[in-house]
Amino acid sequence: MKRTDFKNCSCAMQRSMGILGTRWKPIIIYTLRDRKARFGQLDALIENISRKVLTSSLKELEEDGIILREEFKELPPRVEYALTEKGKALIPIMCQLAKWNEEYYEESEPLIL
Amino acid sequence: MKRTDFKNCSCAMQRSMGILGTRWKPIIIYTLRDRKARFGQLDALIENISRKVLTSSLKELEEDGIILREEFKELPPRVEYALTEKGKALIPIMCQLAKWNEEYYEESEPLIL
DNA sequence: TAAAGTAGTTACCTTTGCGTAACTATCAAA
DNA sequence: TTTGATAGTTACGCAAAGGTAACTACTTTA
Repeated sequence: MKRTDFKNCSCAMQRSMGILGTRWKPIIIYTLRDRKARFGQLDALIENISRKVLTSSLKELEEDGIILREEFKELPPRVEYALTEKGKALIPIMCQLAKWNEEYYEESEPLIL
Repeated sequence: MKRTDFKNCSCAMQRSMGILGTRWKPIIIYTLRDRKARFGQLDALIENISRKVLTSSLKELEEDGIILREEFKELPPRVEYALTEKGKALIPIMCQLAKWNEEYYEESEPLIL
């Protein structure tokens, strides 16, 4: 089952996963929760992401109406990425997902101090 | 970057994605939001999932403390899957993800009637 | 004796996601 | 003329995710 098939499912959860169901996309959205950011900033803000994954994820998120790409005709060129209304509606959900992990982190992976 | 590396990141969102960042896992959790279910029931309830993906996803979700596998020594054998406390804490988040798609579905994919 | 139901496993294969590194284009400044 | 900055793209390849189909083991029922 391809990504596009997920997006046409009868189940709303499956459709959501067609848009968000990868490792990096929710992290990108979470990073844009309180700021616009340029390509290079996202690359720096998100630990360990590669430019290639960033490129393709941003492109797909734009196709799915989650983020907006704004290109400024300046030199050197500047491009800013920001969440759309549809994307902004995900902010509280993404924040809860991060908070969820903080609450249950110690339980599953005991830290040695 | 492997799944296990995500789970040890310093960013809580990245850790969450180490556990949940696939197409099918959130759908499985969502399906268990209001009921326990047996293997065969999950297979029937979740459209288009394969038994193989179901097997491996259930195994990893159990390792990560999200679901509980309860085996009854009956004949024919019965196994029930249910959310743990850690898994139950995800229910409202998963429901919001489904609701989010319902709200924005028409905007992105106009239906022909 | 054969079929049916439960809960998977196994082998094999394809697709997607992701990583690394080198490369492009543009212009300004040194 | 070379360097630097921005914002990517491209080629190559590996590993993980996912799909298909056949098979196992057990017992009850027909």
